[in-house]
Amino acid sequence: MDEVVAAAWVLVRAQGLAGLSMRDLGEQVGMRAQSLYSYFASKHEIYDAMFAEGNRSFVEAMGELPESTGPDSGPRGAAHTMAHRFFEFCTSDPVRYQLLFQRTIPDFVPSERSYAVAREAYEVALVQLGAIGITGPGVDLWTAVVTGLVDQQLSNDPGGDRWARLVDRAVDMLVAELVPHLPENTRTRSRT
Amino acid sequence: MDEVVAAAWVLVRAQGLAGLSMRDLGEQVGMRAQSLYSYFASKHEIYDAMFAEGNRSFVEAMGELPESTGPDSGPRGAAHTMAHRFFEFCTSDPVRYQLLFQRTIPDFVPSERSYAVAREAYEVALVQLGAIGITGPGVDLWTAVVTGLVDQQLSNDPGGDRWARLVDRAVDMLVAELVPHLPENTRTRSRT
DNA sequence: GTCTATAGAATGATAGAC
DNA sequence: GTCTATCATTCTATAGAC
Repeated sequence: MDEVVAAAWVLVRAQGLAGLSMRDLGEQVGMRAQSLYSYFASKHEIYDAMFAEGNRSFVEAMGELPESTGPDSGPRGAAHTMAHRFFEFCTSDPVRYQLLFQRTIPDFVPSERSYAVAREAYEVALVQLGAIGITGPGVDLWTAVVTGLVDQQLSNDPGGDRWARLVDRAVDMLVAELVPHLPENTRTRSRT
Repeated sequence: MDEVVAAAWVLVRAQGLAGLSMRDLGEQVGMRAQSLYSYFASKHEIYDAMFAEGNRSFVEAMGELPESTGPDSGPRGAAHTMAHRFFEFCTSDPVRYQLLFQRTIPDFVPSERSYAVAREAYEVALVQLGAIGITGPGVDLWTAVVTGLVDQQLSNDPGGDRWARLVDRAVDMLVAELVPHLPENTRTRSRT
């Protein structure tokens, strides 16, 4: 069960999300494709299990917001931490990113059970952004910028760091735009 | 020939980019699937023709940079014009956006001939951004933010305007960050 | 639970008549 | 250039023996 899902991740990372076939998956776990139907009623149920697992990993990766860490405490430091965690989570596993955040598998709709996990993941991000002082449309601007960086990195420089290097600059720009009443001392240090 | 490509766009908008089949395409133009091979040696050649055509449309859509238009002349006005043209170009035809800017068709690699058109399109954008004063890594930050807005709009609010409404704000933010020595009078008017 | 056998439906592409 | 015929492949999924 878990072994099948784990094997599915392996295959999907090698052959692409849409390239997953029951034959290959069976072979990967040492059985016939047909035997997999003892565990999953359909291929979509396997995607669904991966979708839920990916979202659980997301919650884990985003962790707790650091209350105060060194010279970069306060909203700005937390914003950098969030952005880097998200960027790393996405670029470290492009196929997972594709499954969680892009609509790319035809006719795949998450089950209610899995979708609840996705909502919980979104909720975690919302709360963390709220703690920084980012709310409302600011959240949408934040997600657009951060996922935009991820997308460009994955599409146009896979394995490189052409857009990774811009994350800090983008976050500073976002914080300046979105976080109200920023005390002076949180803007002293500038990352490069 | 052109009629086949036009029919392919129709099908692809209805069934998704990957859902294009030679049988359906033949039917759409009133022939058998096999007859299409008189015009195109393979299905990939059809995608390739679409890819080239899409990039030509891109160049056309981006047009000439307005030298000076009304109260919003100067770099900032030009930046808004560029961003809105791009956003409109992408969201008005999501499948075309997918074909041009995302890697989504397995094993499809543009021919050298088509890729040259894509390079030309990128060159047009580069020159326009350069005229605004955006160069180097600033270009990458620009593309990340603008495509990020497009992606979020298409994925999470198709047909709506939740991210479209943020384009002006994002552009102002980018201009402030990326365009050097901005004269005061170009920042007077703020769009909403 | 796993197997064999097989249904059933797509698909891209080729050969050759007309 | 368009057709018929057909190949060859791939895939998900079901039935039923063991």
